[in-house]
Amino acid sequence: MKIRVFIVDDHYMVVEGIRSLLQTEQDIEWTGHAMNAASCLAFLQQQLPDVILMDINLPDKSGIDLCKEVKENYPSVFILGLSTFNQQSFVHKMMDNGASGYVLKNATQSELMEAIQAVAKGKTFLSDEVASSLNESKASQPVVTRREKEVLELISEGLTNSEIAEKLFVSVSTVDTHRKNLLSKLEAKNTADLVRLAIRHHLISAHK
Amino acid sequence: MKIRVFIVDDHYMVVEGIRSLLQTEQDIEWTGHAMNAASCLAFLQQQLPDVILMDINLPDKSGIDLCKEVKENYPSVFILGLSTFNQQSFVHKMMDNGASGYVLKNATQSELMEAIQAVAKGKTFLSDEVASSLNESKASQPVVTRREKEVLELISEGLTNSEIAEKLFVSVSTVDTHRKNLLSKLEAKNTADLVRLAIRHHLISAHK
DNA sequence: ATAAAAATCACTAAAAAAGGGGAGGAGAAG
DNA sequence: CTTCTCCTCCCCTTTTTTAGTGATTTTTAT
Repeated sequence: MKIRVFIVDDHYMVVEGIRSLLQTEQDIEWTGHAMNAASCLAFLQQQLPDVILMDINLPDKSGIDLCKEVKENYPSVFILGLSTFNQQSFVHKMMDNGASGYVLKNATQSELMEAIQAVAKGKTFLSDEVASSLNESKASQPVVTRREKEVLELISEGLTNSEIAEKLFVSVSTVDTHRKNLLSKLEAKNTADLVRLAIRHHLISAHK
Repeated sequence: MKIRVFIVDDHYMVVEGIRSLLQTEQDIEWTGHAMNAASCLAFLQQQLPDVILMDINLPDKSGIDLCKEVKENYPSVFILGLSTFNQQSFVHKMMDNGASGYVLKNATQSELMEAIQAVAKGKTFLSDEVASSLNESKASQPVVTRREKEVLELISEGLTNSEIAEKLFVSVSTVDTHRKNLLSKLEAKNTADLVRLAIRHHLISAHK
């Protein structure tokens, strides 16, 4: 019984590379690929693969959202996250949304095969590199609350405490407290440092 | 006369993908690949390809540095930059260091072939997407001076004006002036906004 | 139900940033 | 030689942030 594999990735070269890697494998059946989330969903209405290799970065929606959507509609399909970088937050979100594993794009053929086979059996698979950095990061990962994150975002957009207070319908003192807690939680020296660290930890994004 | 192509990329899947894309091309000769800068340089001591496809992100050194090094020692080799993202600063630096072109990893087979053939003839090739965003960005790209950038970096690390002044052996007033100019040049509302915009424009990096 | 975590608000004082102005010297480019 | 940019420095005032300490009310989880 072959494992039917489908790929969602907008990088032509990666799709080709995986196809070529899997071509030689006896127990893999290539069912096709999609370059975006929409055509992936369209494909799934026609037929269901056993495993989907899913890139995190897609043009129309994030792999994280797509993962959730696919799992909700087709819980029997196993999803293997695929990405160039090893970002804890992404790995976490993918796994939270039902992915069974996460592989980096610099994986070897054997690592990829191992991952696909594990996932197809319902097991969990993380690249060694991913797994180890996931452990490391647990301690250093700053935990901010919902509200703190909201405030953090507004701070990074250049709003002052009073402007934030107005926007969130709370008093300036409250915003000030959140700000203090953020500074302390991220061990930031001041606002500038806070913004940089927040971006580094992917709590906020520098881009839009 | 076939074009001899060599690839430097640490992503196995991408290497495989390109190999498979080029396999069918008659006038391309695949001379091999390297997964890092060191083995690329080692290879070049043995034989010289016509074109090197070079990833920007390599484990041991950046493609930008490698590009410079290769061009200094083997000026006859043409280099085609390769990257997942379309970042003006990277494109610029690659071209400054002697690259003949820049292609995104979501390029199609025909686009890649077009690029290789153009570059092998000594022409310049940029992906449409890259070229257009390069033009767009010229206007919006904030121009900061050497000194301003130094100050910007220290600000983002959480130093106050007086600490920066001490570090740079200038008066606080000077640092303050630079700061004001930065705020005005980046159209930032305040320091938080400044740091975010600076990271967005790749004037500084959030990571280390 | 109850304990823990999160969100809310307040007061004080010192430090830093922001906003406005002006001004001189060095070096490059015309 | 003049113009222009960059780097340098200073004044003033107002706004904002930072730091410290303390407290009440919701929410959330067990």
